[in-house]
Amino acid sequence: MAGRRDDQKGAGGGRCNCTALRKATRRISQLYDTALASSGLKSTQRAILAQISRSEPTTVGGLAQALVMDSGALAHTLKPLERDGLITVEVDPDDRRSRLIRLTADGRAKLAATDESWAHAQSSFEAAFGQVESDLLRQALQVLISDDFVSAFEKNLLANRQEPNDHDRSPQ
Amino acid sequence: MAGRRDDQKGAGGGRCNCTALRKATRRISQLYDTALASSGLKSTQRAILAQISRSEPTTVGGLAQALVMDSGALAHTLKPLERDGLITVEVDPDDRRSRLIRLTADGRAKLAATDESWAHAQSSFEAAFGQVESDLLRQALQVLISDDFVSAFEKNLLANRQEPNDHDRSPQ
DNA sequence: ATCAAATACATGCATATGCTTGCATCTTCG
DNA sequence: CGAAGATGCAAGCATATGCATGTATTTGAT
Repeated sequence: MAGRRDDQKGAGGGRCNCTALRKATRRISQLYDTALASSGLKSTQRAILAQISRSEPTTVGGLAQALVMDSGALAHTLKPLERDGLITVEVDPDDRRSRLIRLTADGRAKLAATDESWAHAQSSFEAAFGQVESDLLRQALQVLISDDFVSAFEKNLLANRQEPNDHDRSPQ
Repeated sequence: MAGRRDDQKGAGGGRCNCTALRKATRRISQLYDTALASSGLKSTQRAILAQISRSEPTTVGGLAQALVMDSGALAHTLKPLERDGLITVEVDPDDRRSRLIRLTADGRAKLAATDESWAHAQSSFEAAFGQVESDLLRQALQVLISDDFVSAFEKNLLANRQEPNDHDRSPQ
């Protein structure tokens, strides 16, 4: 028990679920990114291209919802992909407010080119973490992004806001 | 097997562990940020202040390791906090390469002020996701950021890189 | 004491994200 | 048809992050 300033490393340093998620995401993203490095795509970009390929053509809003991100943020993120000719963004003739997003031939090729690297990262993850554990983790994460979870969270948050204590809400 | 294009939404849209983590992190960060909004701190900033308070004084490198982030990135992220007078960053007299990071009185007060909001978010999360499930999730995420996991992942990645197939590595 | 190697950061560059605001485009209702 | 309200984005602003490179220091070996 000598020199101990960094002991919280063992203690996990706090038990905030949000922080725990962010830490894990940083680490895993880095691992996947390293695996994808040679392909020239980041894990985030691959995720976007993959999502587009699964629901092509799609819109900014639809994509944002599928990826659980802000549409404004997504609009920014799409720029590099469009600039690099991996996707096309055009006004939807049926609703000129919307944009139709599609993969270009290059985009499709790029995505295909990353398949193998991605599969390696994914299988490495599952070999290290366990197949069953990986499935359970994804299921848990899936719950977190479900509408039900969000509703329940917000409901609890509101309830708590009223009475920090615990002795029921005054009927008043 | 009717209407098929957007079904992946129900299917989770791909099974990339990295993407699943990112999605969940975005959502949960948003929920925690909303809960912390009134305090003026983002969940990321609170996480940093909290970590500093747990190992004060600390260094850029130590903090980066504890938060599982790049020290360069952390240096950037500390700027706003320093600018707002929540932390101080000074050269370590014992090793002038290092910086000693500390909370200011304001920083400590700000952190304390967010305690209640954070607790509400945290308890709302656990009420919605389940106490046991929450603990298990944090444990799982804890494993993902462990050195053992990273080592195992990289070992598998390297092995895979050699032979995409599965028929063992030649004893050479 | 010196110089090469290792450290600990700081910076610049690029992407990632969220929020707010403003614009263009539907929709709806009278 | 015309105006109010709802939608779908784009752009600006600010923080979050990672990586590569440059700089200041400390260490280690000679």
